[in-house]
Amino acid sequence: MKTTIRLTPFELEIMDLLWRLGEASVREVQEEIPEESRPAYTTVQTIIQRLEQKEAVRRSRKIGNALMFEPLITRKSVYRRLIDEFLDLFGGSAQPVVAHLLESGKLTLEDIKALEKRAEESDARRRPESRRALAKRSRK
Amino acid sequence: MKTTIRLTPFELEIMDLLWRLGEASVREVQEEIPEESRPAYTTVQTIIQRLEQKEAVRRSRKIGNALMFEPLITRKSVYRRLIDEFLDLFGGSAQPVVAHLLESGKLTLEDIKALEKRAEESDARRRPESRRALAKRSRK
DNA sequence: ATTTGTCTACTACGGATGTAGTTTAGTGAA
DNA sequence: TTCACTAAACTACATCCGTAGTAGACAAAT
Repeated sequence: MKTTIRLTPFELEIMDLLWRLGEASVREVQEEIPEESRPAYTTVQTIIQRLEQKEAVRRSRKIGNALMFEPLITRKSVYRRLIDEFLDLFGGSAQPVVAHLLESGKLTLEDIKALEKRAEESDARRRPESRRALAKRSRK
Repeated sequence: MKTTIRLTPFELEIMDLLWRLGEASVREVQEEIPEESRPAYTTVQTIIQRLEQKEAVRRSRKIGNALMFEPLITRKSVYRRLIDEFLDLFGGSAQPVVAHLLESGKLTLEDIKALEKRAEESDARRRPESRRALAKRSRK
């Protein structure tokens, strides 16, 4: 995949807005950013231009004299990249990171249990044969 | 805390070495880096100088004409900072990140269970009264 | 003491990133 | 059709980061 697009924090923020809006003009994106941290119009414009170069977004159409932009990449693919790079900082293993999250209370045992359940379910969904195999075994 | 030291990836790698060695000269740090990715001596020197400025390390003593350096900050405090900043990219919540880790297989159910157990234990250790309270209640 | 090698201190530099000004062009109103 | 707006396109620039060269200090060996 050309999923290997690297985004900076600010680029990520813009992408986040585009993912939510589906499609938007520079002006719309800019005004979506909370006033306290809202950068100049041209700053947003620059970032979107860079996203275009990286092929993370493309011009979808023109309304009046304003261009509309839409995402070309998925949130998921970007998150994957981000997480991979982050884990590399910790030697590539997720364990210490999660341990830290638990220690600091950023993640509770309840969170984990909920996720665990979800993981088990999607695991089963991904491999339905297992269920059949299981049923067979328990039937006998 | 002055825990608010921000480290770049390379700075973090150097700190990692220093945390492991306890104390080391520029040369020692440099030679600890795997050859494939080993930068020039002066590059490591520059990074260590920057770490000095940030007060992440200090000169501990001098051996021959070489300075020895030792960490001034803990691994934990740095990890905390890193994780916080990373989570900010995802809107500050750890949940989606962990969900992603599970989905991608970077974290297994076994990992989670082990962590869960550890979390429960340290939780109990941190609040021993709970055990007493529990005992009292069940006694009655 | 002079030489030789290593270390420190200082300087440099290109690419990335956040930030925004300036110039040019297109659009709708008068 | 011309004017006033607004957006696009281009340019600029400071800071950070990885990278390393060079000059000068100092120590060990001869």
